Amino acid sequence: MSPEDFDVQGFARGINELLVLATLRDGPKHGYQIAIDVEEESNGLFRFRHGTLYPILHRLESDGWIEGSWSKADGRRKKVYALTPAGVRHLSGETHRVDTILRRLMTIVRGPEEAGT
Amino acid sequence: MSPEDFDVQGFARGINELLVLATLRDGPKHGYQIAIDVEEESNGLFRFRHGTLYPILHRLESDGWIEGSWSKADGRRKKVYALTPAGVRHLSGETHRVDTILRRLMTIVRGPEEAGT
DNA sequence: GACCTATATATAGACTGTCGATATAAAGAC
DNA sequence: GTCTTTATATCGACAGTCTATATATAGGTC
Repeated sequence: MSPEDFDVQGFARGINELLVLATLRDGPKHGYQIAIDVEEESNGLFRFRHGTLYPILHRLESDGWIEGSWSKADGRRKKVYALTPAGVRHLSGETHRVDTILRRLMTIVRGPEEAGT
Repeated sequence: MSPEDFDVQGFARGINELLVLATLRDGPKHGYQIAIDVEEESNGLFRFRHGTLYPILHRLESDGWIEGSWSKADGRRKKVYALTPAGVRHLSGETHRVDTILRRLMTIVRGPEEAGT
């Protein structure tokens, strides 16, 4: 998807997916950990409800961007997700695409008067 | 709504509403004109389908942020919308709120490697 | 004057994804 | 032994966009 094919719906979905993929940059994690990390890295601004998180993880996995494997460390079952090579490329592309959108959004959101800020 | 009460759904809706309110900063406009201006100001990135635009205008009007009045200039009926005083204040508050969100989003989206960009 | 395109507003139905609640299960505290 | 925390998962309700369709008038064209 190029930046020209913007739609808000897809953008909102993209944000959530991007948050997940971005936290996986520093290594494989299981879902619960991802939720905690996203919340911490954003100072509590972005957070996932589990009813939102798991569908996203499954979607990303079926898209081939991440790959999950069950582990049973500590006796507690965890599904640990890692970025696939395709996922790394996808993340890089999405990063630039969303970055472009955020920039343009900022210039419009900030009025002419507040340009200095 | 403070930046702490973030949810993607509301954020997506907020973007569309903000785009409309922001274009009304330079004066009253009718719906069709708003759609054209948003598209031009964003270099074609953001655009409204009319099935999306009109519900937004009605929502903003019932919220009291904008006020529409029918005019019949050129013989063609147009509903011209203008920011209300409350709408101006709301726009200012939303601008700062969204600005904060966009900033934090950017820092997460851009990886540590791409920090320089 | 009939027809087509652009302007302009409006609504209905399909679709999609988040949100809130609920279910399950095991580890650790006390 | 019971309660909280960790951990994954699913379902129904809800909201909002998207596509398509409807209506109406102005202006151009032949």
